[in-house]
Amino acid sequence: MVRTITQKCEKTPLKKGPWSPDEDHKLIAYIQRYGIWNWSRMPKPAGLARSGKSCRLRWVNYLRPDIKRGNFSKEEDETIIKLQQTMGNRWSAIAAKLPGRTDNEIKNYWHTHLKKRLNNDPKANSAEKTPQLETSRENLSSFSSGIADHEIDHKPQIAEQESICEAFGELQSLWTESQVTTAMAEDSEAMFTKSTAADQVWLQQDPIFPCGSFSDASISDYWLNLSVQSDEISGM
DNA sequence: AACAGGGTCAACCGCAGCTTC
DNA sequence: AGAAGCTGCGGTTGACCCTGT
Repeated sequence: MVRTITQKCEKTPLKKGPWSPDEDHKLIAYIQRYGIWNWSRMPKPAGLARSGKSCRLRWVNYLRPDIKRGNFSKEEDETIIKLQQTMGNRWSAIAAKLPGRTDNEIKNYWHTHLKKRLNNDPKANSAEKTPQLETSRENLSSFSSGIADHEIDHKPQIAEQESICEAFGELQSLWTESQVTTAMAEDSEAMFTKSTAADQVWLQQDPIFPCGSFSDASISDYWLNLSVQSDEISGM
């Protein structure tokens, strides 16, 4: 009747702060192999001293293969403005309308870019109060076009992507020869065998992000693009 | 060259809602 | 029915970077 309390019983202090490439490795590797079955229970078998919440956030906001990184387009700007006016700060709902963008990313982008642009432009403000969105759209377009791409620093993102790319490249050998992987697999299997009846139901279901979907063409493209990008960087 | 201030964004926190037992 | 666990959401924080002086 009483559920097994996993995290509360853990004596190991959970790590916080920025994720290392090694941690990214482990999370990607684990999800690739087992899919997403239970965030709060996967950190341990994945070899991570992180909370399930932290793992979920890292995956959803950064490691997920379908995330579109880079600058927001004018169209995306306009969509965010429009949706924010109609839906308010429901970032997840807004993110659902922008494939490849995360709620966190949109929220940050709103607070750091769009909000200021609107506040600095009375025309945009007046448009915000009326259904006539065209004025603000035009203003936004002019704002957007006024920002040269080269003015935005891509280095951190590229460096991070390069790191993740390296991480993922190494996964190939990881699966075949790594003892870490074996240990992870054993841990997971041990965990599965110890799991409760409820867990068994969980395991019979498709994972939220099934392992097999990594072989999808779009996902392959993602990693291929990262690889190409990495090659370009190293060739510079 | 060194410092201060501002901007950006990844990550954390607290809460609400849902599910399970 | 209610306690406990899990997930997802929005607000906030803090570290890092850039720019101006």
